[in-house]
Amino acid sequence: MNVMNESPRRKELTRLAAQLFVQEGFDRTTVRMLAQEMGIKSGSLFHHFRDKQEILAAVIEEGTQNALAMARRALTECGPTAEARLRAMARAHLETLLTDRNAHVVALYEWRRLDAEARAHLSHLRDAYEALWEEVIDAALAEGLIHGDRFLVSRFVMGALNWTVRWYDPRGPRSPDDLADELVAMITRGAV
Amino acid sequence: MNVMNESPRRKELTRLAAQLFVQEGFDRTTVRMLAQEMGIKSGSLFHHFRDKQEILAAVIEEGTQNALAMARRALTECGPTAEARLRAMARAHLETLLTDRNAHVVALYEWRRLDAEARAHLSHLRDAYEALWEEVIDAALAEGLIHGDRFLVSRFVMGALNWTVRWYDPRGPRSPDDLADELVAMITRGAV
DNA sequence: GTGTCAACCAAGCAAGCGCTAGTGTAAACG
DNA sequence: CGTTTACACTAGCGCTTGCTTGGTTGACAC
Repeated sequence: MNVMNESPRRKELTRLAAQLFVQEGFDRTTVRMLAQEMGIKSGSLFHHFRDKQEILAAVIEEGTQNALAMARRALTECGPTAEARLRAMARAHLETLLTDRNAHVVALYEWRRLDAEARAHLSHLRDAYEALWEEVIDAALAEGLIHGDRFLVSRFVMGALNWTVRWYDPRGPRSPDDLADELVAMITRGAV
Repeated sequence: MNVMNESPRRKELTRLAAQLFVQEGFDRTTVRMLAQEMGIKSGSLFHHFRDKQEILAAVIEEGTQNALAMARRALTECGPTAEARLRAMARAHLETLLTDRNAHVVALYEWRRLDAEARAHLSHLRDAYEALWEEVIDAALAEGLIHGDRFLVSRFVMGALNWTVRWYDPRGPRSPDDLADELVAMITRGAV
């Protein structure tokens, strides 16, 4: 039982699990379904993961790590103005939501299924990510780009962005960057 | 088995079920847990509901009906300007989210557990509710109060509002009306 | 050629699941 | 009065669940 490693096999299994968790939900996804999707028998699954919950934690961790990395990279590559940084964060957020869609949907819907230990660990990751947002929003407030309550603005923005997983269709006419730009326009000027 | 009635007993049971569904999630809530919470034995539960799924449908229907009624009332009681109507809708939305919190959390998280029949029925209700929003947002666009894409604006607003169930604490300093006003301010002017 | 080790399998256990069948009872109805 | 109706009970069927156990396989090391 090689529990805590990060073997490529385990990563691939995690990716498959994320897909099933989205399709069926965590509780309705049985270890037998997971095993079948992975091309192994249900017992073999417990060679890679201690229990079913650990699979869930692995899925969420993977998605959150990627989101954090992508946001950090976006902030180093964008311009220095508050608007550029705001736009970069929104674009990065939607890009993650799209490329790691399964993992993020699982994180949004199945967070409460985590046990206390996993939840504590992953909360730190999420807090680090949200801290990036608050920093960028603080700067935008200071520059007078946006107005209002720091706490409320960041919550509203996160809500608007995360809600996209419910309706956004990547095959439609709008690109993720379009969405990000329109959202930034909406809160900075009420203009397009 | 008095399946389709709206007895007060059934309403009370639905309310209790909503609470358990929020605490545990639909799949993890067993009929035995539901029965115990209701002070009856598990078998007796099926006198009031055809099956477990029907309880879920009842919970969501209750919440959606209330939201629809509340929004309609708010629209008749508010002023005629686009801004007044926008604010009224936002306030009504948050008020529902608060008073029927359990039912709405269930609707947001457990929608996919509905069978096809119930989903079709409830989709109509939800569409009726969202039509109210689009109508109000269309008017605000026409009046030049807000700008941008009609579809995107309504999705962003719904996202920001619905996300509140994840973080809003009614015991805190902010009233639901404060939130609604701040959101309207954010999208109409970027101002407080 | 013997030892090690990750990866996997076959078989199954104990617990719990949604739901049904059949019955009892007290109030409401004709 | 007898009948119906609403609501609850007991008992348990048939099945699925997450997970364990004990053992096999094949690649690589020394």
